[in-house]
Amino acid sequence: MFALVDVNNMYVSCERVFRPALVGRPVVVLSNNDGNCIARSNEAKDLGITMAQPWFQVRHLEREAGLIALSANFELYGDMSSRMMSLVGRYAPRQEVYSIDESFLDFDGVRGRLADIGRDMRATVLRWTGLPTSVGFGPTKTLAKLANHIAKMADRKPGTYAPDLAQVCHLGEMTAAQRDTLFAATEVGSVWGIGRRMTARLNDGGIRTVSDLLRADLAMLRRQFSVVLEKTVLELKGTPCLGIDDEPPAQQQIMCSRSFGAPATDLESLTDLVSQFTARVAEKLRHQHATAGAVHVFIGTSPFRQNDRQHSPGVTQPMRRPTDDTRALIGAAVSALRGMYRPGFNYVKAGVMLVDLQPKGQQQGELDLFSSANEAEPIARSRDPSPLMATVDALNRKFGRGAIGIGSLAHQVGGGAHAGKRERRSPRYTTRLGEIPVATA
DNA sequence: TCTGGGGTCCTAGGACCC
DNA sequence: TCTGGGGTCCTAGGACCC
Repeated sequence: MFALVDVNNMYVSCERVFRPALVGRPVVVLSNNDGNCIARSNEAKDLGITMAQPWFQVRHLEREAGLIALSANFELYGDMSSRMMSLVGRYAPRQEVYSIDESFLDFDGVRGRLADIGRDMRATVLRWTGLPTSVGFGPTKTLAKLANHIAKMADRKPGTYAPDLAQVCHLGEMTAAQRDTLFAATEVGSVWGIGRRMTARLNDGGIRTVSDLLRADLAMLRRQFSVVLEKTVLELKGTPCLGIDDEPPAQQQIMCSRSFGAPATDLESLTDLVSQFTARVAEKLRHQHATAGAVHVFIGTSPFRQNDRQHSPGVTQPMRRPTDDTRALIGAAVSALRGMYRPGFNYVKAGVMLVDLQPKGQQQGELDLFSSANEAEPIARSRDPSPLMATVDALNRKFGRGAIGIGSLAHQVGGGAHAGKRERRSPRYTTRLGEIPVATA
């Protein structure tokens, strides 16, 4: 039996732990640049604010409804996440951390009533971290996800579902008839793996609820949609197609991208930004002991500025050999940028993606034929982390990102005209000594 | 005026091979 | 006029997730 545990409105709940005055109020957390709402309290959802809705569209609710908006504070959320994950992981022999706020647990071999265990787990996480969670149990991961969704909705909107399903819902211990009653009341779009597009197409075909989907012809679904949907339906019927990934495979790409506070038109600004982003992905790359075989760089104008001419190119620049060296990666990224940049466009975003990743130390013997002996020599030792890069990473860890960087971009990190707004960020309560909360009598 | 930042997987089509 | 068949690998694009 699987469980899915997640934190209700994760980012908002993290903020509320340290600012209890936010409890009961409509609160949203904003994306980089204070652009979109990426987390909403239940009260904010009740105001009609949707996921990823642009901030400027709901800003008027500050005055009209007492809405509170905060800039994202990922350092805080990441730290709260690891606390919550390690607590939850004690309850089952296997755990897959699926996202910053969700974890699958495999309860195979665990004795006792799972619903009771789930309630205990929930209470423990709440007591030890202050974070409210929901727990769903089911014989497949997709059913555990759906149970979790039902647990949340039963808590938030009593009426559709029975109150005893709130917070902890166990689909595995229901009869088929009980399950079908629930499924008839659940929209097909609530199912994990069925997004907006597929929901619209399914609705067109008369499939609106989970029960509709379960009654549909499997071969037809596969033919008209995909093997992915077929798997999803099998999982909903109780046939496991997905297992627990407790050792997720190494990442295949590492990305850093941003929208800018103000459009950039000149090559110099873009070069600065792309250099910064490359420094950041290179650091992530070294952190996971990997090398990159190529750098993909993209820039783009804003599709929302309809009077602007649009230009959103991307270029993949192969490295001569796989590397984790910031200097080499910046060189390649900047050369890719120069190749695709065109003057006269209002660029509003840029990004750098490292691809063709390999574990470090795997590429010996692949020295390219054309490199000179002088060049090849330092590469032969490249299994050891480059002392320079290791020092750069250590200093940045100790003194904060941007403490030290490569050449001209050092002054630029964290500042500059295109750094973006983060006007409403809360203190990093749990990870910066200078920002730790103080209790007063 | 103002619209996020990460990722994964699948599929279709083309290049290339024998 | 008529132009194989089966396989692999790569890439771009689309769908999905949080």
